Amino acid sequence: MQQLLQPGDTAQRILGIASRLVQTRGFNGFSYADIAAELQVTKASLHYHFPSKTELGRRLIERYERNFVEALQGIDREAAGDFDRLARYARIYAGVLADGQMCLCGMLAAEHATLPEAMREVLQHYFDINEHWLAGVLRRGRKADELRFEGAPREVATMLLGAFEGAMMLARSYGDPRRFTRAAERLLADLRGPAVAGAGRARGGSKLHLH
Amino acid sequence: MQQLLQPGDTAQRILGIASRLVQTRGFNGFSYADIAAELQVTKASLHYHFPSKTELGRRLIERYERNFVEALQGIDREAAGDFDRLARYARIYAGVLADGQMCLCGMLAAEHATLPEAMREVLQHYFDINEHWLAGVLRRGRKADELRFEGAPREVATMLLGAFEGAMMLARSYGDPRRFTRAAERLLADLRGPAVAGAGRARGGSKLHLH
DNA sequence: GTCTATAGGTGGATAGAC
DNA sequence: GTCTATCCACCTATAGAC
Repeated sequence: MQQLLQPGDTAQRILGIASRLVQTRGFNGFSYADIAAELQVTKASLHYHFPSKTELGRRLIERYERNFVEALQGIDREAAGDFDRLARYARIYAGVLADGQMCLCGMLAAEHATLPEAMREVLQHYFDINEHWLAGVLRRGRKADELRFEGAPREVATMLLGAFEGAMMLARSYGDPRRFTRAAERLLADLRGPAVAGAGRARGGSKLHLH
Repeated sequence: MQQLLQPGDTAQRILGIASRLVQTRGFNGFSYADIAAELQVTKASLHYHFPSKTELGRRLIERYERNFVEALQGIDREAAGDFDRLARYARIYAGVLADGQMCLCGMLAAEHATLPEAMREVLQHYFDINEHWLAGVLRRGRKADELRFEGAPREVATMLLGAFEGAMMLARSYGDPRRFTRAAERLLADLRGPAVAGAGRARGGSKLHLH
């Protein structure tokens, strides 16, 4: 079936290709030439849509955050409870990793020292949103006896976010996605509260079905 | 006092400068020109000591691993117990972060897709050694009731390694080392066994003194 | 061991025709 | 919107003098 090009469609394709490139090779690991080759246009054409690489990078983060927020809203709607929310959150990462990719923002965090200031600001915002969402889930989940942990939800959220990003990075480095799955299962198992633990044992296991 | 140059001294200086550059900017984020400027020699001189950037990268990892193994042996000698071993392990990371740097190998793991094969091999080895050491501490610590956790020591080691690396990356991205400290304290607190927990309460706190 | 000089390639970015 | 052509800065690496 013939693909009809919408206005702005090329810009979206560029973002899609660039996002995958950053998520695999990093912001300093790809060039306009890479995108041009895959899209079969010239480098000059890309500069029409994204005047500078900095601007492209900024738009990449914003797009990634928008998609992520949508995913989180989907989880909030569909999840069975707060423990399930964490499991679904982990499954997002597992899905990205299954495509051989890193979290866009985890990748950029590693390159933070070399990023233009315009990108650093929006990058921060992505992590803030993640932590805030996680902290909310943790706080509500503990109140409902679904989650069990000591200390402030915000601190556990910080720990979880870093642990997920780090587990993802090492799993990809090893070329073994199960390294992420196992780490995520460990982390979540430690958070399982009495309510969920009972249901888990009733179902006969503690697996989080992240696979 | 006049500094006497030993043979091989220049090579060591190059490695020192290059290591810091990789740990802050990444392997794709620095060049021979950066090292040359800081050492006040020409780029050509650097190629005498390290013919290719790949070779320099390989040597960087080997050096970093050697230093790290020494540090681990120091911990094994001096630590009061297995919980203290984990705390000291975390403190190594905290020290690196205090200098505004990332773990060399954590940085390289992010850039894994763009690394030459010769570097990937030695990089893997660094993580294997870390996991093996952590797993040993965990196994012995659990037996001694100093550490408490479910599942295989190896899996918890995988989780811990990823969590430390990830926490480090995000803390540096935020420019806030305490983000690492808090995450590490959370992780270790969850591993505290009855023996250590008792001593901890007796001393009146659960802080790991990572600061 | 360090230098000058340079090769050969790629980086992001722009001008101007179509 | 896309092209050709081009700029200039930077990259890794080498040759050969000192």
